Amino acid sequence: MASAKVSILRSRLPEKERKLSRDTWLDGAAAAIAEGGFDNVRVLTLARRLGVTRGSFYWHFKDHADLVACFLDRWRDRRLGELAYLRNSSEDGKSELRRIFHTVLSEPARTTRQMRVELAVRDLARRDTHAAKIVAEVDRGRIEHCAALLQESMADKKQARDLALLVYVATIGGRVVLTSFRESEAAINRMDNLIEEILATRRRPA
Amino acid sequence: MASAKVSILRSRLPEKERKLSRDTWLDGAAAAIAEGGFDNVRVLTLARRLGVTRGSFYWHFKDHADLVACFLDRWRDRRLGELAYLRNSSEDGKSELRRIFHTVLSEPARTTRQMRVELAVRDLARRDTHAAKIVAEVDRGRIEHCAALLQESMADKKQARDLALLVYVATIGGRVVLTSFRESEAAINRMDNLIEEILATRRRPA
DNA sequence: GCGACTCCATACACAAGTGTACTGTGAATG
DNA sequence: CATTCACAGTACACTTGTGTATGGAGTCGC
Repeated sequence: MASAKVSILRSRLPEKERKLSRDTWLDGAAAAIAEGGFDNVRVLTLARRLGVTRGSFYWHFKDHADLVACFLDRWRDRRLGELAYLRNSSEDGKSELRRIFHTVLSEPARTTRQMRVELAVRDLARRDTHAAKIVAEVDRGRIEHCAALLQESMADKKQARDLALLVYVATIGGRVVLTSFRESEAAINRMDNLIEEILATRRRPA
Repeated sequence: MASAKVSILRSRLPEKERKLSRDTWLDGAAAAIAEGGFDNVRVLTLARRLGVTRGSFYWHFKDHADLVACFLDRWRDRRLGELAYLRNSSEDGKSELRRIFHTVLSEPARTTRQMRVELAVRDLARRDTHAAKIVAEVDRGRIEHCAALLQESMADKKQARDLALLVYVATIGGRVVLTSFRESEAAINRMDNLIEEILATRRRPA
């Protein structure tokens, strides 16, 4: 929306990374959000973390709400973007599903921060209209993608869609619940296997 | 102005309703949490909402952290308490499971606030140690209860436990995801049916 | 009818954060 | 080289919030 202006002016800062960009602030916001949710995003704190004053911030963004809105937009674009990337890397549905689950459910270290951000966004969506809309878009995309994969190997198309919803919801719920659960590792694996098994029993050539 | 009027009115009421109790403050906190999460719990705001000043608060509680801790303790006691109540009302596992799902998954109006509080607690648990411990206790209790129900009608006890975890996780995930989803009603019902169906295919006399 | 106790109000000191108007600087461009 | 302009620093006014110290109005026991 208001970010079109920057992309034109950005031709001025080619090599020197000395100056902060809009994305630098958004990355800082991401870190703050991962730590303590959206209420932890303070302009003053971000500035300190980046080693500058708020003068920089109010050049790049209109105000605090603008930062949040831009962050949400970027988040949606990235989530939808990685979906499109998956769609292009053509595998058969079964192995791709397995790979996705392994990535989303298990991989701990690198995914952790992204998952914390995602859960924070979902939390914000419960009280913010814009965030709710964004989350709905991402959910819709992911569920449809998952449904398409399942429908490759299932006769009943409608049931495949329901199953996709169940799998997606269980995946998200797994991250919400098993964060505080100390038996997470093992439990996640058992759940993973169980889901695959359920899918297997329902798989019929289309 | 308005609050002074309320205060005067309140002083005319019989003593039992005039004086605020610890629980009154905790109920106010619950409302604030349901609206905007734990970061929305401000002593000043709560006092205004209750028509008193912060003088009352600091008589009932040591400080802001004390309020949060007390709220979490009460929340755990109530969640564990309703579990114990379910355990006593003896039905067969199948009908109880159906009833629980219908209550947790579907009932919209009265449950909404409680669900928002629960999700807020889970959100806090990601950055607060005490909250994480409380959530873990409640999760453990609920999953074990669900597992016990399933084990009544399933031969494979270990698989029953995994299935219980899956069902629980899908339930929580359903509330997290389908809040912003506008097709929630129908989707929840279809998922509900699907879960029941999956359970049915795995049910064998113990 | 007088302490003593409970519960809330008032007032103060302090911290952290927002937004804005203005100033300063360094580098690329002309 | 001087200018311009992207970018950051500074200073100010304002808001909201916390915690504490203290006073004061009802109420109960004796």
